[in-house]
This record gives sequence, C-alpha cells and structure tokens, in this order.
Amino acid sequence: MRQPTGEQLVFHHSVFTETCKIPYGRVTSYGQIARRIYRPQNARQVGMSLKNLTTYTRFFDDPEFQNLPWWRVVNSQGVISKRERAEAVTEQATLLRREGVIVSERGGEYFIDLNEFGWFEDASDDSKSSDESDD
DNA sequence: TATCTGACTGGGA
DNA sequence: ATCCCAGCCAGAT
Repeated sequence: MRQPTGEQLVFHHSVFTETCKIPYGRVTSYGQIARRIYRPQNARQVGMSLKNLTTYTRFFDDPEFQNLPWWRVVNSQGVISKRERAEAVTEQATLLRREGVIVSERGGEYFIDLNEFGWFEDASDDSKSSDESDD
C-alpha cells in the first residue's frame, strides 16, 4: 500500500472523525458519512477507509482513533455489509448487540432497523439521543 | 498506462 | 417487496 497523498489523508481523517461522532448504541451508513463530509459520491471510499482502518489511523496522532467505532457503520439498508473477512460481519453484530442495538438475522445477513437505531444529523431524534454512554 | 475490484447507492424493471 | 444494474472513484495489479 502506497503512502496516501495529503488529499487522501484529509479524506480518511474526515471519515474517522465523523465515525467517532456516531453515538453509542446507534448506527449510520457509509453514504451518510460521505454526505456529512461533503463527499456525497464517495460512499464506497468511506468503506475503504474503514477497511484499511488500522493502516490509515497510524498516520494520525488522534488518540480517539485508537478505539474508533467502525462497527457503527452499516449500509444504507441497515445491513452489515459483506466483506473479505467474513468473520468481521459477525464480530460487528456482536459489538453492536453489546451496545444494546437489536440486530436481527435475515437470510444469513445481519439487519438493524435504521428507524430505531439509525443516526442522521437531520433526524428529529429527541428521545433517542439521550441514551449515550461511552465505554 | 490500462483494467479490475469493492465494508456503496439510488433508481428502474 | 426483490433483483438488477449503471454510476461512482480510490486502490490494487
């Protein structure tokens, strides 16, 4: 893997920063993060940033990235996205359940109800944003 | 340099 | 609702 350009580092840093903002017990989508960092066409790239999380986070000093909550990011349908490391999927489901997120199974996939646990900056979530408590 | 791939999405059939 | 697919764009070969 090559050294990311400064522009890419900015992108990755933005993704990590936004991911860290996702409240405990809530989830958001790759596309939503892309929108939040003003790169609406880069949802796939958001996934890549998280895929290479350990590689990219070492380019930054931010200690908050040490325990970055990558598991709070799912796809726009509320499904835990498939990936090369299949184990990471069940691992993500476990981490989410540990935070109280209800993760149900559908044909071998793990599904989260975004109406219940989804986090969106424009959502009028007045009752659900109060149950935060970092670990 | 050319081509393929993927932790994505939204829209059309 | 489900399936399919073109667009997307940085990384990997």
